[in-house]
Amino acid sequence: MTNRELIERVSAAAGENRAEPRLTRADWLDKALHVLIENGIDAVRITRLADLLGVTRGSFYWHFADRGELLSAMLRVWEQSNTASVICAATSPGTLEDRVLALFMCWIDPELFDPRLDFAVRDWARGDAELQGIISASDQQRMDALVAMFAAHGFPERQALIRARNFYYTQMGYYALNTREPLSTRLSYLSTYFETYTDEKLSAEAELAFRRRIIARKHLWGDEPIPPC
Amino acid sequence: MTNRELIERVSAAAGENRAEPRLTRADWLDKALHVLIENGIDAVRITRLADLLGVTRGSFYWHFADRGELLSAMLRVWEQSNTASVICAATSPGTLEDRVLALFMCWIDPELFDPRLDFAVRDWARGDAELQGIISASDQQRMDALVAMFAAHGFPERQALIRARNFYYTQMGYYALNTREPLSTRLSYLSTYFETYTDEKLSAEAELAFRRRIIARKHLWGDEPIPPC
DNA sequence: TGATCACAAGACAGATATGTATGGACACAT
DNA sequence: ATGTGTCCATACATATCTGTCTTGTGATCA
Repeated sequence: MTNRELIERVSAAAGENRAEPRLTRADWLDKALHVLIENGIDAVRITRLADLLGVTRGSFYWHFADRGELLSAMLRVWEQSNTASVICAATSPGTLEDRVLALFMCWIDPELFDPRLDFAVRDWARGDAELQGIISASDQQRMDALVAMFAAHGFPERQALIRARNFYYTQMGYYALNTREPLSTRLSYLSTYFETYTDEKLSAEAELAFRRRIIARKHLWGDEPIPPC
Repeated sequence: MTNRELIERVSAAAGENRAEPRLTRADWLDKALHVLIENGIDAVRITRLADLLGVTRGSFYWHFADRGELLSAMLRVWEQSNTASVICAATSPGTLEDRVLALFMCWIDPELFDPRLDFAVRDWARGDAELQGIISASDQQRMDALVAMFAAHGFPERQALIRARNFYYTQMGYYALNTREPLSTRLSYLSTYFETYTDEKLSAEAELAFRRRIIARKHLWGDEPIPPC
């Protein structure tokens, strides 16, 4: 039995997620994004990632030319996840109610929109004008989609703009404060926020369907209690 | 003539802000806060500050025991500036209109509330549970003051809470997106936002007085054009 | 079974950080 | 004029991170 086999057996026996025998570029990228989210861009050090992955830095330089290439790749991941989710929800087929609820789902489901990644990238841009430009462009795309959504459902232009801003800014503010509320609390505000943003009542059927979708994704909220329908 | 005198004369002749002959603890602190705001906490390095201040690190260790003492002092400055301004505005004497306008002034005047410092500190707290707790406590104090403000002017508790959240979250979201709007644009939204948050009309006199106060502080906005009354 | 590819280890040089220890320059009071 | 205290420079030891280069290991395919 080789040394490596032994280590893997021991790891498996200990119930650990047995490490892949070899790492891919994606493994480094995932870990880097994780560290970015948890500790900020300045903590994304090759040495640290190598330690976390249980290899030496020699591996890194096989997958990436240098640290800059890693950072570029990280930014591309961000560009093609969060913004896409928001635009997708805002332009989804259906009524205004459907769309707004799709956006609410974005705000709740970290697989659709990861606020920690979003803010980690914003922080990363501090003092980097080029990166700030990229982020502003994404924000503009998101806002445009939201304004178009309100406008498409009858709100005059200025109204649509203000509603979109209220909708988006409030949510970003919520994230910025790192608010930690139980899911049940957030769901209890659902209809109130819906009415605030749309001036319409949230139909009982739509709210029920929304809660059903939440339950269907219950794995996303760990051991948090899911409020019943 | 000593060497130092010579250097100072040359500096003065060159029109530079003649550096203080000796630095104080406050000089280090100011520079550290500046770097925090511009480049994040990980850029607050003693070596870098010394370079920026034109001295060697030997000076630093006379004023501070170590880097940790500097960071603590920075945090104390934050705790006693931004939060105090918000609470001061929310509890200022007068009508709801007076108070809301005082808060609007906070959002506009960086000497009252510095959003870049606020967000730099929030970023700093990433991955630091203790610091996150301190920030959450400040947020709670601010929110409490805002809720009390709306409650004191007749809104029932739940209404007051939702209005305070909308008010505060929207503004934090605005800052989070690093929005860069001319002052005139922001002022043009003034009455709309006032009406959204209070359900009252903004009186012409109050708006006029607000714009007068803006003009009185025109030095704060550099060469930005100040809209006329 | 041996060559090759994919991936990782390890050593090296250089940059940048931290904190300590010591001595120098200047201001001010005696 | 002479200390004394304040503030800063310099040298030293140590740590962390970066990127390059050379070598090693295991799987795969001829």
